[in-house]
Amino acid sequence: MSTGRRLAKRSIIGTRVSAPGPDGIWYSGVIEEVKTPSYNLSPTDCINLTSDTRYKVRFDFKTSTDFDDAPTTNTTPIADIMISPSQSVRRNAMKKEFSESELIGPGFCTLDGKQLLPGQRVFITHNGRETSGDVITHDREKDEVIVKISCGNEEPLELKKRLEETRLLESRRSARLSNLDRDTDFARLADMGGERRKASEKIDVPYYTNSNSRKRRTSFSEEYDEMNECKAALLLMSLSHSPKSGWQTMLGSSPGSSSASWSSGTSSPPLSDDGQSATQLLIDNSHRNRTTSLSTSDEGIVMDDDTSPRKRRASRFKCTWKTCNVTKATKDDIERHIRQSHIGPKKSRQSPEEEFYYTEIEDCDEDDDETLANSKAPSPPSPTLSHRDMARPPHEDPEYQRQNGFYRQQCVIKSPSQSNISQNNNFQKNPTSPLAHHNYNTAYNNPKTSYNHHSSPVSPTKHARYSPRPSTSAPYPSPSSYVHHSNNNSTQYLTGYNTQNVTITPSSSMSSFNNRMPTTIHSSNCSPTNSNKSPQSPNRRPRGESKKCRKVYGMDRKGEWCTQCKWKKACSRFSD
DNA sequence: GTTGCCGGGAG
DNA sequence: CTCCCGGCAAC
Ligand SMILES: [Zn+2]
Repeated sequence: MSTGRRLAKRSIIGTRVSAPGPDGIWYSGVIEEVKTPSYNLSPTDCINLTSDTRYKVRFDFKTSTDFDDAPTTNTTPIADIMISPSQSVRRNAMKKEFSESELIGPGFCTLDGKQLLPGQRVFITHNGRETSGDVITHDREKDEVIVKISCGNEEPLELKKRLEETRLLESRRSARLSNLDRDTDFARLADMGGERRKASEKIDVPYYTNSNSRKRRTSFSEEYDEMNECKAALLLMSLSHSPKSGWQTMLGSSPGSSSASWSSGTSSPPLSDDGQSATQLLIDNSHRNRTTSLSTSDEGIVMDDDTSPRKRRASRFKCTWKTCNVTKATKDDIERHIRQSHIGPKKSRQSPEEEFYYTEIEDCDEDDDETLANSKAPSPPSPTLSHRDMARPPHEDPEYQRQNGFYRQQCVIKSPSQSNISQNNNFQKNPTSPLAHHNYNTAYNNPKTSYNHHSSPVSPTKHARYSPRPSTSAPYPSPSSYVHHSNNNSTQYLTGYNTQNVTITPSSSMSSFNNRMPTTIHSSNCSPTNSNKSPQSPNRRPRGESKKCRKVYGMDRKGEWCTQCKWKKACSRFSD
């Protein structure tokens, strides 16, 4: 977009900072308002700050308690309506004003010389990765901070760091990760279970926006509004259906968390905790046999059910036990199967855990349906996947594809009958097109040029990964009609339902897909009329008619954008 | 002016 | 890889 339109002007509003809580622990938040005495105001909302300036910080996570004893005054819990504890937690976003000197963060104070209290959530770089941890002790004299981190699936580690090696704010983090973090938190909030690990107190310090290495920052934090959080919570719920998730033991769910009070000494707010690692693990496990990974999917988290009972239409139940792919027609059957084959008869409890080991799938065995891409209405059949494909079809998920080893797609057709498809479309194109390097382009360019790029699984990916191509009207060679010769008789071609993925598959590997696609390969499938539109711009995708994240959520809620949008790539959530 | 997103670059 | 952003085309 236009240069110079980013948020630089927004000044420090939106800057992530850490502010002291009543317990002496720093909590992350976002500057939401800057109050400078009027005589100091500058015309551009840009800084003209003095020591009088007060910064209203909105803490990332909300509590139900006030900052009464905090050094400064004036808290603004937003809403006190009582609902479930967990909700109340979320609703009570904390805001509080601070002066410059009280804040730590870019443009404010540094951690330097500060004393960290036990329980302080910090971020350190461990193994080249930013990791969050909790301070165990901080010896100022020795400049020694003992930080406990729990990375990955290993048990917590205690590391000795110097103060300068610790950060209160996360320096860089993908939305995905922060989502995960949040999810974890929700697990707790949702009170998913009883006790669980001895989670140390957690402080959420989500990612931080200003002043990382890259210059301009799109300011803004995500405001975790209710929606968002609900999504996360739901997501979590859905994850719970996965087998082997092991998360029950991993998700910290200290009782305190649901009460959301961080007024109690070191016990920190019920913030997202280190769930990151835990969650990650959980994901790994849960998807192991599903060729899918959540790691790229922040998009598509949509609000709906998930928690609702499995429902509607022809569906089957598929065992998700590690390598077992048994499907059964009924829930009972699958549960029985699970009980017998996996869990063992011993457990005939009233709260059947079998439920965790199967998932409902569509009868056609297509567990991902692109129809969801456009409407959140129908909920995904598979709870396990729900978080991922609700809005984003699997083919858009790089991870998914990668793990598959090939890119498959709903509309893939493998039709041996006609390996030679007339693919010569009307796409005339511009050789100099920047996209020329994209295979399909080339292919189109020269229909007769048999495009032979077998077995290089890589090539289609790059672009594919990032841009869900509009299925309709192909602006430029749409992959929809892309033909791929996997070197011999078996030609594979796919029609992109709404994307691009090129497949390179040995014919054999193709999973069962219903051939609902006729041999005609025309992108038009879901599109209105003719796929042949004047290629408005040979090399650039036409503007999709649908609003993208940016428009939908606005800059203020950038955190809710899909990853692609955040990266200024083709939106994956609202693909056209 | 705003959006969408490609291409390219940093880490 | 992941993340960010310049810059340009489409609105
Ligand atoms: Zn998007």
